[in-house]
Amino acid sequence: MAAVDLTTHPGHLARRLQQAHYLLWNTMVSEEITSPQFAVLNALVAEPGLDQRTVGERVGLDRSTIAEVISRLGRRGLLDKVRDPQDGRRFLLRLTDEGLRTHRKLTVRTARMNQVFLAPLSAEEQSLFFELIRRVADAAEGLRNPAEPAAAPR
Amino acid sequence: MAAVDLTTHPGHLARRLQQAHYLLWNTMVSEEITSPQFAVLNALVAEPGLDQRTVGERVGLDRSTIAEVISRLGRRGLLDKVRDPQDGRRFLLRLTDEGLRTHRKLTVRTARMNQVFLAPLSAEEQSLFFELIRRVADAAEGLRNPAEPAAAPR
DNA sequence: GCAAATTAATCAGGGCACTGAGTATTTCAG
DNA sequence: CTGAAATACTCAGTGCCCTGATTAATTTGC
Repeated sequence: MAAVDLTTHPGHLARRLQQAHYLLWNTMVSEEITSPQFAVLNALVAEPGLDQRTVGERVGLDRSTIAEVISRLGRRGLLDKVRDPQDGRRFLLRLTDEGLRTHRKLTVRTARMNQVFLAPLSAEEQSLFFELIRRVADAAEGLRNPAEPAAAPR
Repeated sequence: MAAVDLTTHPGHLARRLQQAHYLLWNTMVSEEITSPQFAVLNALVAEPGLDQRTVGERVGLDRSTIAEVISRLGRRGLLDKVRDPQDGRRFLLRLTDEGLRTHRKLTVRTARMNQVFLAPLSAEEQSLFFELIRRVADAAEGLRNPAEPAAAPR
């Protein structure tokens, strides 16, 4: 009787959206490489030689998760990991040729998948979809890193 | 050079949205009970005595995941699991008093959290947010269960 | 009535996501 | 220059999420 309607719960919707995406990715893009793994490859195409922590920041993965993802990509021979000679704490990451090839191949398939995924929305609705989700996610992330920009202390 | 902009990738946005939600849930609702666990409690408030598979269907969890979630809720003493006397394959699920209390408590907190989470959007934007996500998720789910309704065979 | 198909649940295995604790290296303060 | 703080990474532990294989019970077809 006191039960709630989950279809008005953003968390529940977000989970369902992600599940739906996961399934489509699996059938249309790759069964080997996951979406987060592709995000890492993509970050290293944009900025080769990044360290692990920074890659994680770029794609939104925490220190533990990025370590696992990178170790899997390393095992598959898609990237190399070398100690930074300037700073012995860091590992510098760089895609192998195989990693670059994989990224190229998946980029094409991902574009196709995104079209199918977003097909139920018109072009304007798609921009709105992106914007609304981004605003909510950004705001929620902001709640964690309490103030740092703006508002100079007097 | 061939790198892609992830902010226009629905999968990436969906993941970030869910992470943001996870974090807020943890701080504003509960560190013990997760959002999927709450969804299960809620389903059993609405329909006491459901079997495991059906609960999973209601909240969007597959057979393996729902088994884990239910076993955790059982360990915490929030629900009971009894063999269906009518059908020996099934387990019938029912909340304990403790489970009902927990559901009541979390319902209030969840409502508060949803307000904070959606605060960056106006009321109209919130409805749009729900509708767009729901349409995309529903369509993607539809791609898995190929046709069954409508289109009567001749 | 009984073998075959179906269904509910479990188990093994891989991957994502977070926290808290621990190690090694670098930077900073005095 | 040296002890303390910060930083990059690793490890252990918990939970969600999926697939494929297995087990037990029920339903269906002949």
